[in-house]
Amino acid sequence: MMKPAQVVKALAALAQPTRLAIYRLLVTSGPEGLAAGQIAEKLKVSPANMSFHFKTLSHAGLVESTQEGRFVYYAANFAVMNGMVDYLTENCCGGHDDSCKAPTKKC
Amino acid sequence: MMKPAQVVKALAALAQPTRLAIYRLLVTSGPEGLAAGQIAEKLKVSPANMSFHFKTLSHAGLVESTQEGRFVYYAANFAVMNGMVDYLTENCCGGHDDSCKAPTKKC
DNA sequence: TCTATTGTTAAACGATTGTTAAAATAATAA
DNA sequence: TTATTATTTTAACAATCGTTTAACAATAGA
Repeated sequence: MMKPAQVVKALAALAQPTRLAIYRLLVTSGPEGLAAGQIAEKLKVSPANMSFHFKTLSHAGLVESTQEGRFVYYAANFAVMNGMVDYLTENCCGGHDDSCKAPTKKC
Repeated sequence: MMKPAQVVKALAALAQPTRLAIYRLLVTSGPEGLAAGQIAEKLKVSPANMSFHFKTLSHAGLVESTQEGRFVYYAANFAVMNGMVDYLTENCCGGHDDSCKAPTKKC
């Protein structure tokens, strides 16, 4: 189970329009990810601003980067999102209510 | 599907240690919820600070309050959390990967 | 009524955040 | 090497956030 501080960090990383858009784009892009420049162009964000937000997402563990030539590819780390969801839903309703269960399958 | 701005608001509401603790307490407490004072005592937070954080959580739709005499009971609104999770996981990996599915059941 | 209890509101303050522009770094190509 | 491309870093700034203190409702009971 994730620690509260790590969950807060992940939630904070996603709690910003540009970063949420970046993350969603990476979630739909799958494990290969996208180059920083592609994302910047698609979302109309300046390179400097992109780097700023990538750092926040990376530090939260939500995305990972791999350099390929001149390009830096970013991809979503699904495990951290799942950990976040697990943390939020754990022991939902005290676990007493059958109609109130945490998610069983995730990305 | 929730709008991005509403998702950002919900994420931001949870992206703070005190508010995350409040919310987790309410998630485990189920539909009846808890009185503001009970939460404040349990989490060792001042009443004024509690009100401040309740307002943020309420405004994000994550909790709902009902007054009973002098007491104000707060309870988690699970639908909003589920909407948030749905938004984050929608079209995961482009929907192409069978080993990569969004949660099917939630609180 | 008067008093205690429960919770909210308002103002002030320091701390953190997001954006921009400019400079710097890293990797490739000519 | 020099130039070009891709991304990061730095510094500056306004804007937002979280905590504290004090004052303010609203209800309940004597």
